[in-house]
Amino acid sequence: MDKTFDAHEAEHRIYARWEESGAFKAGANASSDETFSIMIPPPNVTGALHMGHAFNNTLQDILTRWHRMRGHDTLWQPGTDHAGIATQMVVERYLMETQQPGRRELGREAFTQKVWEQKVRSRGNIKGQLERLGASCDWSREAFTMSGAPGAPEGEDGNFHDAVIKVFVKMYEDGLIYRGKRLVNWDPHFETAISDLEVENIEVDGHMWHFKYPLADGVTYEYVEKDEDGNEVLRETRDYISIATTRPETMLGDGAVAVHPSDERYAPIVGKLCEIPVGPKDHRRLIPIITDEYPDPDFGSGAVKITGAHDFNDYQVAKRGSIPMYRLMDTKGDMRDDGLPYEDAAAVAMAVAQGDRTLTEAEADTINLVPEDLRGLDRFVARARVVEQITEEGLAVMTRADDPRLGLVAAKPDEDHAADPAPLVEAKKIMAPYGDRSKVVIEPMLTDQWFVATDKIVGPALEAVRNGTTEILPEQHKKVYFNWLENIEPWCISRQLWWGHQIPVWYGFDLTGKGFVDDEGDGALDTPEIMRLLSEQSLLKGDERHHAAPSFDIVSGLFGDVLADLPTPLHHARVVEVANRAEAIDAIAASLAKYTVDQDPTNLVYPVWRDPDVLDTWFSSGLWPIGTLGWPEETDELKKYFPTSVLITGFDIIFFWVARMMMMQYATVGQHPFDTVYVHALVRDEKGKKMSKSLGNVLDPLELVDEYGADAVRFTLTAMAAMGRDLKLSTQRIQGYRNFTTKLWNAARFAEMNGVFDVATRTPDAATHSVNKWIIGEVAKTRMALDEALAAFRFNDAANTLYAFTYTYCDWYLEFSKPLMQTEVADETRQTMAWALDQLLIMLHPIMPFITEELWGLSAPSRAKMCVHADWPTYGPEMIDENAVAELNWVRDLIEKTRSVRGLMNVPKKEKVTLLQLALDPAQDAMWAANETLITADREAGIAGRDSTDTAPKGAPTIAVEGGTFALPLEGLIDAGAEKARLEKTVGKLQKDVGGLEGRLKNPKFRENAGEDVVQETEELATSKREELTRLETALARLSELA
RNA sequence: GGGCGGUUAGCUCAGCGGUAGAGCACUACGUUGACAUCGUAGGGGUCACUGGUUCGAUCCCAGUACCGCCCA
Repeated sequence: MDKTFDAHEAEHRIYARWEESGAFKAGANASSDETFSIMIPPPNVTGALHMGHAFNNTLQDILTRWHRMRGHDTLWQPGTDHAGIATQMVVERYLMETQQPGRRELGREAFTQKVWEQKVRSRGNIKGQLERLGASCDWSREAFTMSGAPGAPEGEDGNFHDAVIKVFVKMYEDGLIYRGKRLVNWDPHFETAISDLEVENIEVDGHMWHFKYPLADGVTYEYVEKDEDGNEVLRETRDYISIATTRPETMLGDGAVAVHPSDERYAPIVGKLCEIPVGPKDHRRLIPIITDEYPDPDFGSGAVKITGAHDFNDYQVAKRGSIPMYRLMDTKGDMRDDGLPYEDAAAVAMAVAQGDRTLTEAEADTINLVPEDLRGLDRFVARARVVEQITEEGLAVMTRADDPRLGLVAAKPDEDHAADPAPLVEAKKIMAPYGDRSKVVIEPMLTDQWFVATDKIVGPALEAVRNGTTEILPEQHKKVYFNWLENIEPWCISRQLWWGHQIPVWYGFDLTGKGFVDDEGDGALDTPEIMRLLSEQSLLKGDERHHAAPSFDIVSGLFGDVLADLPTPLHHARVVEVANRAEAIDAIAASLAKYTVDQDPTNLVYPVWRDPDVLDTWFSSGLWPIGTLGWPEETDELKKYFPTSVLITGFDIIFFWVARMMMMQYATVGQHPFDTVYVHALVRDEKGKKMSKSLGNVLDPLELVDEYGADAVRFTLTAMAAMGRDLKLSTQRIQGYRNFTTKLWNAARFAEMNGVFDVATRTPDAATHSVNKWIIGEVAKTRMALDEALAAFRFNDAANTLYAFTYTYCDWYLEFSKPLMQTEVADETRQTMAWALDQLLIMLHPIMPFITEELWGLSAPSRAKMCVHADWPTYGPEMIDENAVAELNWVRDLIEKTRSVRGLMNVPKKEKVTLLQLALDPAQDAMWAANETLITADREAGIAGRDSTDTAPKGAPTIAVEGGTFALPLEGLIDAGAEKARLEKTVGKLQKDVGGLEGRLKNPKFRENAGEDVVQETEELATSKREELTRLETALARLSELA
């Protein structure tokens, strides 16, 4: 064997052997009915593994390997996520970088093909990276959240798509999915709706502008402000109401000004109209002043402008007060440039404000209230223009130039122009919503979207965690889970993207609707009626019908509900699929026109078009547990491995993913998806900062694996995986555990040098010597502690248990074995060592699979199974020989104390000493006798033997052990003062200990209240400490005589 | 503003009712001896603060201070 383990060389070779032998396949090495299944949280297919993945997958691998070695029927299901928005972004960037035609130029189908190509190219990345880590996934079952989708290339078959579509249709039919026009978070960069979870609220430097909204018709009122005690502090006659806003450009879409009902300042003008101070002077819009509970009288002026189409709070107010919502922007976040001229649009809005007419939501949406000079502008440019225009007109609220609220631009009080008037533009921190992918400001936007009625499916997901069906660890995350689910909002699941599962819904015109009159009442259309149908705009503009189905073939039948009631010949119409609404209009027009000529009803068509949107990625990944197991088919794997055992994931996706999987699995198959959710902490850099590309503090797990080996990286992460707290990763720590692998390697090398690799029987049965009996017991203790730790997901305890045992094995067992190799117990020692090493390798394997597999192969001529399938031990207390334990503990204590004295007294190492035995009880005397070989072989203690004596030489250092006292005959070599100091220190500590213990024992209440075992333990401890104290005090007294 | 968590050795962190621990760092000694990617020994702590519960509190409870994170 070499002196060190060459991880770089070995890892690939070993992984290949595991793979070739099918070691990771579902059910491999199974010898019991017990199953264990774990679903990988699917990484983004175009992504790269970061430290969080390394951590997460290490923990999953540990559990998987552990269960597999225990003979359970084990599945670790791997796969990747299509990650809609993220992947579309990656591919678009790639097309740009490689100077290929862009997304829009390519068109949907060609672009989607490009994404598939990218998927196929990058799929190997994730797999390769997980392999480097040693992840023992069943790669033969690798899944993808979009497998089997239309357009998927060869080799990308599978039925995940079927599962997703089936669930959508079922949930739609059950009323759990609905379509509606709602205010949603709109990402102007990607031009899609996103869910509220994909919005990051970031505090930025912003401004609060204060503007005057003049009252209509020259109305004035007494504006009175009072202090807390009700004393008047301000009274003036005003012809306006003051409004504060951080988003002046949205003023164009205001539908009202709201004040709190209790706000006395504005009571005189509630119900009156005021003017929006922007837009062409001739066509200023008037809006009503209303009351609502929403405005906070103590914030700003207390009056709030209501822009229902561009603010979530305003939306609620507008809904409550039936205030029209006017959308101002297009999908790119630019000011609208469509529809009627401003003058006409404003006239309609005026009529609404004055109560002369009402608008449906859809009608309001068609009205573009952006003045011509602002149409098509970027929203932030428009903001600046609006501010400029209002200020020029003198409708900005003014203050002094040195008003500190102006922030950095405020004049200093001693400057000349400090008293000059200035528009009141407060500089202040505001929370702005940003897209988590696009990093642009999100715009609340009124659009038609699909939603999951989460309130209807959240119940079982909450109940499962409440009643323990699914356990969340660490416990604190339960509260987070409850808190979110108890206040859950509808989930917007439609995305205006191309990469994803296209929503299985088709639309058609609602021909049964208003506007059609059958003149003759004969149930048949004559030519004039058909012509009227064609020209009847309201028919084609009006409501649409839609149906959800897994395919067009099925959906076409569903449109029978529209057609059946139609007069002849329309009910003969054939349902055909067209690309979109515009094509549908053309198709139906052409079809009817043709009919008027040939009167052939068989040529009539009823065109339907499919929803172009795709589903939120999390909708499909929410089905990961059942989808990967072949649902909706009743597969064997589904029966065997579902519900899954454990989900290991980061806290950042509890809402995105965990909560939704809970809801979706219950909504779909009525079962909990996993028994336990283990939420691991965040991996930070060594300074505690979150690793991020922009900070440049990202540790690449693969680089670490290259440098230190996968086992060291894995062991580090495991040792730091204490529940509930973030871990700060430093390379120093990894290096420490790399050194640990070297230690293990050399322990095996020692065994090799001593012929241990060649023993025929590797069992604990041959042990007769106490050293061998002792290590067997230590192995058993380790196995018990390890299993307990792993069963409780206490990964750090598992790692530390193994670490400590490995050092015990090396420092004590291997050292003690050295002299024994020359004695008559050499054979049993080799056998025991071989067994113990095997056990150590087996127990370390889940955490450090590579080096243990390598040593497993090297350390025996031929093995029945690889380490990956080695039999996990089950032995326990029966392997512990208490006498051997007591004996070895005594020997170790003697050796340690001797080493300590020598070290402290700076006794030269070559100086072997014969211990002077002042007193020793028979039990301990026997222990010495039985282990004299070991005691005298310890190089650090340097004990030559023992001589009984009545009195120690003056100034000789004293060693007190259980049952006796020894002295080191070193009076000439050591400094009596130093020895005195050493003894005093130890005595002081013992006195403190004994004092505490005796105080406790003397307290009658302690004896009354404490458990019997505690009392007994305390008594024993007090006795042994007292004895040691007495011995050392005696020694100290003797030393004092000397002085 | 609401919620969650943290404060233990120089650093990073375990422990969580009854001897305060690990790794790294530090100091001294040691290299033909399985391992210098090493060994041996050592120094280093009013377990944030203030109260309470208890025979007993680093641990449980309440409050204070500071630090993080999540949600508005």
